[in-house]
Formats: sequence, structure tokens, C-alpha cells
Amino acid sequence: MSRVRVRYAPSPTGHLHIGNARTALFNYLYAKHYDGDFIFRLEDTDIARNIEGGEESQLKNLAWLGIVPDESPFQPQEKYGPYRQMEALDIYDKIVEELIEKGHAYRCYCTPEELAEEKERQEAAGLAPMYNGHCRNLSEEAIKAYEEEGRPYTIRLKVPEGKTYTFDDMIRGEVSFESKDIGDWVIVKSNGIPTYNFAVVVDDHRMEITNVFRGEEHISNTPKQLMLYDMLGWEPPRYGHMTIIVNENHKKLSKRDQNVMQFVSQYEEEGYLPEAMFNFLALLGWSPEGEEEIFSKEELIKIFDEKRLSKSPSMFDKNKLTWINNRYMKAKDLDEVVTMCKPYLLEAYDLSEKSDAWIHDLIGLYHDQMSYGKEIVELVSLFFKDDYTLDEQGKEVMSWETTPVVVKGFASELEAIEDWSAENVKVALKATQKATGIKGKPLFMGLRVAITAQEHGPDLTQTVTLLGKEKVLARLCSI
RNA sequence: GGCCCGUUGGUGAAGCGGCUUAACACACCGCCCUUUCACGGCGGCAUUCACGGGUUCGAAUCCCGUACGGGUCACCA
Repeated sequence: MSRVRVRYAPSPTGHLHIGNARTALFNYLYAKHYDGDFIFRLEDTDIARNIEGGEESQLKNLAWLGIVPDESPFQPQEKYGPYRQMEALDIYDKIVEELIEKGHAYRCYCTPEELAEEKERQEAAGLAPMYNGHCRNLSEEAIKAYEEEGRPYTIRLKVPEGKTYTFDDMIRGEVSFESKDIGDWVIVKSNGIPTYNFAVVVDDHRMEITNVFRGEEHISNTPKQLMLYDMLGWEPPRYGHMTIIVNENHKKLSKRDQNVMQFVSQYEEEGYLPEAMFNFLALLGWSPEGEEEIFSKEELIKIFDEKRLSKSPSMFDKNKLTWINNRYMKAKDLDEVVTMCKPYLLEAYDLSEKSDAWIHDLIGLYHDQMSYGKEIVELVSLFFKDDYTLDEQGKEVMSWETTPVVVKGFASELEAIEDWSAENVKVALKATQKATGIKGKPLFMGLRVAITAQEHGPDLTQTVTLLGKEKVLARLCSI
């Protein structure tokens, strides 16, 4: 068996999208599982949509996730280059010529307007829109006339009649299409640049790609590509079509979706952990055999099995993402978490008066419950904002007859502390309990609400310690 | 409209003809731990697999049909 070679081939039109990241990831897992090569190639034939820096951005985001290609425009392998389609134009030209010579392709002089009209006509008649073959058998004179007129032309592939194209999809099993349902399609645009469906075949062949995992939207492209392999006498790779990713409303994840962050870079910016994202993405349309769901990259490479790729749409489950990130966050050293979170705090709050130790302790308070770096900003908000507004439940707690008692008692205990430390705050709390005879929920919740206006929150002793004597007493005495 | 594909709980999902009176996880609800909270631990949570037929001794699992959802029919990739 030949060496496994897979590729991720984005067009440089923007940052790495969640869906593409997942495509890249499964290709990567497959390659590495079978000890093969993962190739990064650029599909940049839509020159109008290409954006500056798109290629670097894709590569960068991939690297953040821990996906580093074995070959790319920057690490080319001589026999397989070029890795950008726009640099391979002469290669495509030769093959187009070959196809024309063999009678498999022809020039089409139809204008976009004519094509649109025809499409409308077909739709009105309730037919599937398809190229009508107008230029397929043009007479010599007609061709000459068009040429003299200087009409731009595209090159179309002559779709064979009565053929069935069947392939054994790695995910879906046998899928087949009839050639009669496919119209002669454009392989070279009027600007002389080949179309995706054509270039991809040439590239996969010349790069000796053995397996292709791609989105389900490519299923209906597959027969077009297969007929090309057929005409050229090449061996096609094995395809696997992954399901789309849907949102909570079971609609395809679209760039316009407000509820879900769409780009990998956004997750990086918000302080998600790359290992966690890798793990989460791997679970999007794939499931491991056992009951465990938390896996490192190395483990995933080892256990990856393309047969376990799902056939039904996978939902982008934000809850799950949060949960997985939390698991990874908890596993990290507090020091690392602090390093990671501090910039977000610096950006959101004035920390000039705070010591490093204070910041360290503050973040430590939330280490176990946070799921991404930037979340720290809202988690710690009670330490920075001054507004004190009670909700219904808070008002109720404040109306308990025990509350004023513990507030008063605690205040005087705190007042007496000379060396402000968590230890002494704890002692003060104990003393309050003893003096008032109130303990448990009435004690803790009463104080918590009185001090922070919240019924739930981090450890009270720590909270009071970090809030500082002055602030806590000011609150307590105002009641 | 044609062609492809899918449909298991509140959610993600396992299951591939008998071991399933349907894993596991998230969410939720209880209990325990903690003098509070959070973390953690334990337990509960689908008599049922879109619906209707069929095949079989036996079906969530195979076949057919219906409904619903999705993908695609570009000189975009």
C-alpha cells in the first residue's frame, strides 16, 4: 500500500473557520494515524475573493491548534509543487489542451446573460437548471464568427452520456450519480483560470493524494471530478464526506450566525485553550469508542478511526465546548492560568494598586470554574465594580432577622484585625459565629449578600480577604 | 423541481439483528462533602429509537413508502 497523503486546501479568503478547522483536523488525524503526510495547499483561483494575508492567517490558526503541515508553500517537496494553484497554471493548460484534443472539452461562447436567461427558462418549466449544450456542436462557421467577434469563451467538459459514477465514500458508503443529471460544466473560466472542480483533480493527482475528507457540500462535486479522472486515466483518491455543522436551530452554521463564534482566531483571542479546542473539534462529528471524551492530540491520533465519523449533522454544542475547556483549564497549573488571564484583567480593570500576589489569589479563586481566559473579567467583577443592587432573593436574605446580627458582629471582629490575612479573617468569622450563635447558611449567606449583593460566589473568607478591610467594613457599616 | 444525504431523551451522542428492561457526557433535579458558595462524590432523569408497512423466532438496528430536516444543482471554492 502506498503512503497515505491527505491535504487541507483552503482558499485564502479569510481566517480559519470552525468548519474548515474541523476538516483540516480530521484530515490531519487520518494522516497521522496512518503515519502519512498532511499537506497544505492553496486554492486561490478565485482571484477576486482572495485576501491579503489569507494564507498566513490560515497557517497560523492551524499552528495554534497544533496542526502543522508536512508540506506547504513554505515547505515544498520538489516533485509535488507548486502548492498554490495560481502558480500551476501552465500545468492545467497542458491538461486542458489534452482534453480538447481528445474531444472531451470544448469552447463555450455563451455569455453570462444568455446562461442566466436559459436557467430562468428551465426553472420556469420546472426543470433542473443545467447547461443546454448550446456550444457543444457548433459549426465551423459559427465558431469562426464568434472568434472574429472576439467573444470571450469558457471551456466546458463534455459530460459523457449514460454513465453512472459510483464511489465508495469512507463515511457514507456507496454513493452514485447519473451523468444525465450533470450538465457540461466549466473547467476554465473566461479569464483563463481553471475552476475549482478541475484544478482540484489535477492537484490531487499530481500530489498523489490518497484520501480526501471534505464537507458534505462536495458530494455532488464528486461525480464531476470522477469523470475527469476517468478521461485522464488517473486513479481517484478515496473520498469521505463529513456532515455539516449546525447551530442550536439545526441550521447550517453560517458566517452571519450571531450565537456562535465562527473563527478559530476568536477563540484564541478569548483565551480558549488550543488543546481543548482540538479535543472539542475532534468530537464534532466523530466519537471515540469508549466512554471517555477528554483526549490529548497524541491520544486522538492513536484512536482515530474514520469508520466512526458520523453521517448525521453535528451540532455545535456551546455547553460542551465550555465544559471541555473547563476540564483543560482545571488541569493547568495556577501559575499558567494566571499568566494567561492577567492580560484580560489588565485590559478591563485598573490594577495599579494591586500586588501580583493579590492578582494571583484572585484568579486562583476562580480557577476551578472558569472555562476560558477572558471569562475571568466577568467572574471577578464584584471585586471591581461599586454598584450594589439586590435581586429578589438578595432582598429576602437581607430581611432575615439573623442578617443584621451577623453583619454587626462580623464588622466588629474585622475591625479588630491588625494583620489583615485570610487566616485572621477566618478567625474573625469563627468568632462571629461564636458570639452570635448563628452559623451555616444564615451566617455565610447573610454576610455574602451584605458584602457582595450576590447569593453565590467564591469562598467567603478569600473574598473578604481580597476585597480588603476598608472596602468590606464600609459595606458592612452602611447596613 | 431533479439528484444526493440524514431523522435515537431538554441537549450532544453510543448502538450496525438477540448480551439494550437504549451506554456515556452536558444540562436539570435530589442527596453527601464543605459551618456558606464553588469544586468533588453518589443517585434520579427515553417502557423507547420521526411515522406507516414489511422481512425475521426476534428490529433502534435490514427492506419499502410517507413526513420532516439538510446539502447541491455558478465562469465560488
